Amino acid sequence: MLDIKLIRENPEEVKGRLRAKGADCDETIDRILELYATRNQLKSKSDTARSEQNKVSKQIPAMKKAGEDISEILNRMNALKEEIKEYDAALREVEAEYESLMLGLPNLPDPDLKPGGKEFNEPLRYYGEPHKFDFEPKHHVDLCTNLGLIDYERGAKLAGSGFWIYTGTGARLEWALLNYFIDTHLADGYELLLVPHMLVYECGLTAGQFPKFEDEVFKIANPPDERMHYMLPTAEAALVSLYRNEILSESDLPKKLISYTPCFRREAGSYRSDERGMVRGHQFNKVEMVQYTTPEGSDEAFEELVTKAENLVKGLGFHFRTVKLAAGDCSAAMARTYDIEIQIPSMNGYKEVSSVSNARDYQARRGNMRFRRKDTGKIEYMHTLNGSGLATSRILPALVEQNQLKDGSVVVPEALRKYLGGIETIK
RNA sequence: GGAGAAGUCGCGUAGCUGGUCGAGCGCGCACGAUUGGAAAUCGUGUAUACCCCAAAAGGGUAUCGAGGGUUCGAAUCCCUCCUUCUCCGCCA
Repeated sequence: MLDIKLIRENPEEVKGRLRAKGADCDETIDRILELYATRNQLKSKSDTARSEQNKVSKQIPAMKKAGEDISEILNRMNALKEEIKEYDAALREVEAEYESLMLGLPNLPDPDLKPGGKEFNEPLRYYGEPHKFDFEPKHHVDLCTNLGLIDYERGAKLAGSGFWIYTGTGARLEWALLNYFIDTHLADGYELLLVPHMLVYECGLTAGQFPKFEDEVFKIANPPDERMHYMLPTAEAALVSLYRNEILSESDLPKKLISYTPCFRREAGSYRSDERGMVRGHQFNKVEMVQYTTPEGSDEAFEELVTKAENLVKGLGFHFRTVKLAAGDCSAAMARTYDIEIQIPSMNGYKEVSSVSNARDYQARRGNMRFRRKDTGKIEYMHTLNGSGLATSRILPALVEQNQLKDGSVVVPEALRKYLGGIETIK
């Protein structure tokens, strides 16, 4: 959610920055300003009426005691009551529209981002060299199937297309990756949280997935219970709601958290022919990093998260590049995002394996997450940041494809061997 | 799933036969006094949001789990929901 004060003071600036994101919100902003003005008028009228109501109501007991006639006052009070009812009804209507429009506005992109979409993304740095083969490399689906690492057919039998089963050494390899990620984060001083995999609506609202992107998640209804749960699409949705409606102390910040969860996504209509295998499934494993910071601490935290994600990729021996996303390619809730991309030989170009974002106070406003300044006692919104650290669904295919030998066996990266009982090559 | 109890200002609690209750007390915390320094003691203060005001000062409104209702007036009465606890049942 954006700051209404900022919108009121600089509507043109806000409009401009949202346009950079490819969102034309000019009319929405105008409508919001209109609604806000109306709201204030109504509020002020309602408040004045209540003020009188409170004042008069205080006199009633004394007058009663003194045996005075209060019927005239009661008439006035009844009129006031009706008046307030009307104002409040109008107010409720205005506020509902206001709220819904405010929740629909995307976050402002940072000013240094290039306006426009994907095509304006800017690679910041490269690490290592692209992997070269002196033979024709196989596709990870074939490698994984041949080596008995993944069972795609039975996965589909259990849950339909877009699901698979890690089997045998494949399961151990998957688990090894997750362990490697988690151990690295723990060494960096992050706290591991194991969170519910089903969340309530408010989590999605806070994270910024709802109300706009409800179609992208799996929902669970349990009539006659009217509440909706949904399968979390990323642990971010859970972690970023931890302190919803709370006020932390400045000394609590920064909070550095990680969580491992499966992630569930509908991915409706987003299949591409080159995404065979596990590049885009309905369920994948991910370790998510989240930080809560002070506003002045969020840039540093952002760099830290990017570096952490890069180090994980480095540690597995991958060549990668770090890309600064253009304003329009950042997701709605985010002010800035860097992607870390690696190569999957069977696919062209670079593929995202981690996405690190700074939401600034956008999610904090939605979830009412604040902290108290130590020296002044003032209350401010926190900043929230998140990044994958990492998802296995792109790492594992890349690993299997890049580390394959001519005979179809796969070399295990050094960093993972201790989790695999010392196995050096999967045959 | 069944039966019952409870949710109050950071924490613990009082209030719950409706008006003087945004709310008492204790603890905690902050500042001050006392002290060579500390402990103890004493004093003062200690929520959030919105609106009015150029700002400060000040004023107004709302908030006693959430939302509705009754009433001139609700922390206090009624309804719905959420959460927690206890007991029973069932099951990991």
